[in-house]
Amino acid sequence: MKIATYNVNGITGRLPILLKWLNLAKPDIVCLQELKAPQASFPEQAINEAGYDAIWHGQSRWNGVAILSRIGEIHETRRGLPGDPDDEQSRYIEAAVGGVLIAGLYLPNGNPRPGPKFDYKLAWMERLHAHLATLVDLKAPVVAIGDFNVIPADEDVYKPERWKDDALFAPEARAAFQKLLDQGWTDAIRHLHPDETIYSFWHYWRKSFERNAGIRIDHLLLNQAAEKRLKTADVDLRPRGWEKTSDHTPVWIELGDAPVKGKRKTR
DNA sequence: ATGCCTCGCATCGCGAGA
Repeated sequence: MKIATYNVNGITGRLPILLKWLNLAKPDIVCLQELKAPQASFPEQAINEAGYDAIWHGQSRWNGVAILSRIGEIHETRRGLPGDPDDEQSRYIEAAVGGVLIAGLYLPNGNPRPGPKFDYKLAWMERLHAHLATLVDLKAPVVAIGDFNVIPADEDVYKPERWKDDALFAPEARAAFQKLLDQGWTDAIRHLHPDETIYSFWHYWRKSFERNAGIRIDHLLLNQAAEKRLKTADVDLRPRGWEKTSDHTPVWIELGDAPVKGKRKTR
């Protein structure tokens, strides 16, 4: 089972890119972020024609998240992160698909720091921590994936010194991300590629992608049951090189088949 | 120190992204 996360940076303008990539990579489940489109504007028909079911939580102009599946029904379990009834931003959607619980998220950027946006980011991470605490110990595989807007370590940014005051690399944000991992989540990319330089985002300007001046902020976190089935984790660099593309590129994992149920363990 | 590039729209400038 191939599961991917992709910040499309606007589903309307990026639809040809998304469809091309779906056809090429054929992921089974995809979490999308930054739809930047109202609920009614989601291109459901085009997604269906590409072979995918979808649920989504849109919002005019900003944010917006979706879950796509080509392996069967999407059983939505939650939309919106609990903990703040006044939070109207569309940044969290959760569903069971094919025996895996998928938590799709778009964590706030938080710039400029310090300021109210950074405070919102940290508060959102606290809420995420509280909610993921209820999921991490499930017996079923759980994957918490999306654009976390956090650069976890020096190895995840081309020039750490230039990012030290940025909300994506701030000590408080990195500590909050580490606190999430400490609950029992595995960063799939780092688990399988401990020493590789792997980025998932490059600015549009100054030929960042051509120079590989990137950062790694799109993550797939696995609970123990999911980690046991982890076979592959990688970024798909192809879409980032296309015309009129997102500034992010997809990150994906392959999970092996579920263990056969009812099989008695031998001692 | 700042802008760089790109998008959507309460559009022809701005806010947001990261």
